[in-house]
Amino acid sequence: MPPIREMLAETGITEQQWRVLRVLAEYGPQSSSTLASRASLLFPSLTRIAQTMHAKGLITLSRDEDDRRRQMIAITNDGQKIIDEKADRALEIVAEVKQRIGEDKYEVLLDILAQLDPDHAEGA
Amino acid sequence: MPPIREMLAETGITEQQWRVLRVLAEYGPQSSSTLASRASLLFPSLTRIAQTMHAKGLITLSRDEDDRRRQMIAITNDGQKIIDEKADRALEIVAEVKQRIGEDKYEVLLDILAQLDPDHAEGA
DNA sequence: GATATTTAATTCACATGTTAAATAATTTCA
DNA sequence: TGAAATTATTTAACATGTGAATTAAATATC
Repeated sequence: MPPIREMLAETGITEQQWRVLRVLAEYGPQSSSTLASRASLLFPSLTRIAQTMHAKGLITLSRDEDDRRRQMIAITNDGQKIIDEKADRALEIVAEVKQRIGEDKYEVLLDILAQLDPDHAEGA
Repeated sequence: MPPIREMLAETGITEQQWRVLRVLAEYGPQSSSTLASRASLLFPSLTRIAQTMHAKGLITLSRDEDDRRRQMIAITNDGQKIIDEKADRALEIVAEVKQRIGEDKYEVLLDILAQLDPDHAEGA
């Protein structure tokens, strides 16, 4: 999404990394698989993205004590800072797109998307 | 699109390469830039894809005599064969998706897509 | 309790997306 | 005409998509 990319340009993160931060900020620490699903990313993609984001200091990685296969991921202060700084603007952009499409068509669009791929459906 | 990828699996080509073949079959030989636009591909992507497809013997490459900067691209018999073998099935898949979404919603969807990105709008 | 199976992640290999920089041929114009 | 600007394409560098193979930990089962 061009306007989102534009918004993120100065932060140096991608749209996918932005989604990862949003999910972590919303749901708290979670396993790789849960995070991948919530951020609409394939597992192998998330693995790579997590490595990049860890190197950037945006997330922390640790192993679940009860099940050491599980990779637990959490947001750092630096990661949260990006969310805090850009959340408002992101909402604006979504509102703009929604308005440009029109309320009615937007509803239909969400409906179609949910129908084509139920797993990606938003809670809204 | 999963069902299209499934259809193409045995041919060894990707969805993007399928789009390139379809455009070449429909419009005939054309320049890289025209082809990229019609196939909804970024120019650098098309350059790489064309190299791959040329190596596979699916397209031919030549320079425009009037303007040697222009890369002209045409489909080969092997490329056309893939189109001939899969065109019917592709139409079926599109029809299935259309039916699954529903005529009305499908119309709205095309409308939204055209509105969000006029350049990608289909002639239909 | 040791082996087989399953599960969670990771790694690989190849393909495309994306932006910026570099080339090369053509056109403009002083 | 010859340097400057423009245009068409290519190349480069990095990121994600995708499907298959691999690894490591946990669970099942005999």
